[in-house]
Amino acid sequence: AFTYCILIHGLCQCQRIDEAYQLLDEMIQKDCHPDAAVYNCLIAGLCKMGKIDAARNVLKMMLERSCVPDVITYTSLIVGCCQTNALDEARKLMEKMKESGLTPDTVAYNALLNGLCKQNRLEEVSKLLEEMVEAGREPDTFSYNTVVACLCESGKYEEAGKILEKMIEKKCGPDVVTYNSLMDGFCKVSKMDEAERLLEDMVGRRCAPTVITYTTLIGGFSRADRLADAYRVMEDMFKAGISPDLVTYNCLLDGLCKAGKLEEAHELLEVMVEKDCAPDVVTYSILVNGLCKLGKVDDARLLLDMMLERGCQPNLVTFNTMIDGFCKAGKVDEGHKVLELMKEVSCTPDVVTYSTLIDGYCKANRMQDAFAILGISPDKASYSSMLEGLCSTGKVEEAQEIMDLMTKQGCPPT
RNA sequence: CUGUUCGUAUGGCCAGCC
Repeated sequence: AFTYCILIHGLCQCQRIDEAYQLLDEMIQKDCHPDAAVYNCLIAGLCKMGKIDAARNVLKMMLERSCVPDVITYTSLIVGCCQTNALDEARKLMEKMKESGLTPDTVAYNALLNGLCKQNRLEEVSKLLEEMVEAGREPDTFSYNTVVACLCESGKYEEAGKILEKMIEKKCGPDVVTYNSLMDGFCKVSKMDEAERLLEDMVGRRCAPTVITYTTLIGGFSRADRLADAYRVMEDMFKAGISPDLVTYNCLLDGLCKAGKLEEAHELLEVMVEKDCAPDVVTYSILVNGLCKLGKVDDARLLLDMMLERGCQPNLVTFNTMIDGFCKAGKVDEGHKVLELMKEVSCTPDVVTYSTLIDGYCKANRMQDAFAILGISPDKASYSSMLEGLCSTGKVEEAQEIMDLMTKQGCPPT
């Protein structure tokens, strides 16, 4: 049974869920009763992939076989709910856990805390922190790190600083994750000097930087179009004995593409391959975007085909990028064809997809076609692209009709 | 043997900066 658990866990880590299911079946057939840990592995794997319904099914299966869910089971499910923004569900699970006589531990609370943070529900965050204290589950370094990351994300640096003080006071870090979050906060607002100063602080405090630390900085410099600095940090990283990973390369690649340095981008790609860092869907999307923005839409389209050939499935972002590329190049029909293609490969379009196309049609003065898209997806993003399109071409009456329509469709203008 | 925190790609609008 141990062996199975290890195997299932391994399979779930590399998203090979089907094989994990097969193993579970095998266990049951061999009369080798799977325990909670085995089910938990599968549930956690599914939850991480956002397949919460499948995870719930495993829970059912578990109950049918009279295997009792534990705190870990619930925590994994909470994570799953949070990932799909189903916070009410997550809260319900927390209650259910308590009802069934289990006491949530700090990890369970942290999972919910993270969900609240991701949605920026700051009042609820502080409430939950209080609840933790009341329940005798003092927030730990994970809890504080979660909150710090959240505060940095929403630009509340003073508050993040306060948490930092509290952490020091409670001897709960700060650790490398705390620093990385703070650093990312500075990078996102282009305060690169402050971000770099944090790196010095870390080293001074004997808090060893990780690949994430360096990648955060490299990403910041790339975004700020400071490629020389990005390369400099990369050098420092090598000197510190840390190897770049796929994300690091993708950050740099994006910087190169956005700066129009396609030659260098291709060179970097070769380096990646040499270093056994196989390009992933993000790498390709970066390249597609780069090609599109430099007016090489047809090359981008070829790259998309190449992905399919190489078995690297383009995702929502790749397709959206491609559609925008065609629209901006004045080839809206080609863009629409990509929409059809994504449906063929069962990639579900989102609000970005539709608003991109609506914008494309409007800018091409093809209002009927734009309306047709709006008909498929009458959401806020689509409406605002449509309104923008109508207003910028002086069709104010039509715009007002749209506003009425929005109210009727239960999507009132804001 | 299993669960929690940090880094990468896409549209429009608005704000800010030059």
